[in-house]
Amino acid sequence: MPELPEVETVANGVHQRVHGQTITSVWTSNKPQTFKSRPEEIAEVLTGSRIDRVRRIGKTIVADLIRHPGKKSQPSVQFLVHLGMTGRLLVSAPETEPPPHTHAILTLSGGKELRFVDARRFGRLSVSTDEYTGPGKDPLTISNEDFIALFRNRKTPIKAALLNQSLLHGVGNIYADEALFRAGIRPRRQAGRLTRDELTRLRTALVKVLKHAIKLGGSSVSDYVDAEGVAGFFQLHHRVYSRTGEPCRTCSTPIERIVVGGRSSHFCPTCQR
DNA sequence: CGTCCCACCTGATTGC
DNA sequence: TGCAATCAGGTGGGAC
Repeated sequence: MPELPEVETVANGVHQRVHGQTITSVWTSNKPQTFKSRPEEIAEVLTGSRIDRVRRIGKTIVADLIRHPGKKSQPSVQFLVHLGMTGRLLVSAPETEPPPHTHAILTLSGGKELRFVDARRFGRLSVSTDEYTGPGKDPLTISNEDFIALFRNRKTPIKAALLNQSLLHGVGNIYADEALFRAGIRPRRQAGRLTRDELTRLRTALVKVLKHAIKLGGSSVSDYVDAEGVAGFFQLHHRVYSRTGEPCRTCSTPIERIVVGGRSSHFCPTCQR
């Protein structure tokens, strides 16, 4: 599912429903690649911990845990959830049958369950004692100067640079295409050759499109849903993503699809230079 | 180190 | 209808 707006929607939804609750038991599936930390360690750390806060860092959902509620001087522990392509984090009633591909179930003191479901198993669960900061800069808070500096001397196409999580974390294929359209920049342009003006336009467009998408609960392309299983609506505002051959909403030129950095990229050959 | 490309998975859709 | 090929919101590792 998940780029920055979808992950933010899920993290906020989960936070609202579970913060302050204690995890009373943990079940994990037998699919080892889902667990970046050993499943036994995850169960050990989570069981008995209280969920203090759930938030987004990059594309990762981070839950701050209070390990032994009541005791003093807590070592800080975090539960990290990366949704991969098809991961879902759902708050469900225990009597609801867990869907296929459920890989973890956390039973909560409030009576609900927090479930991780992931058909393709590109998602990852882990626990960490070092404060997670993510690989790159957050596109919503980076300054314009720092944004421009990220791309200096890069030979790679701007589309690939936007997807590079060690530069900016949170941008994925949909919002990279949508931001490039709104900035009027073709996906194959060499990142290091974009002008300050173009990069300024790009950052403005990116922030705008991400914030708008967050407001609408993200984009539901095939099966993305938030913590309660509700779809997002930003897909109705896509100007280029997945619109190959359809008329540009600005100039009616058919939208083209090319492959850049191994990912499909959609653009308007008239509006984007 | 920067860049490119593939492997990792299942499921939906497309095409023959 | 059936079956094979293709594609999908992401990343991590190896090759160069």
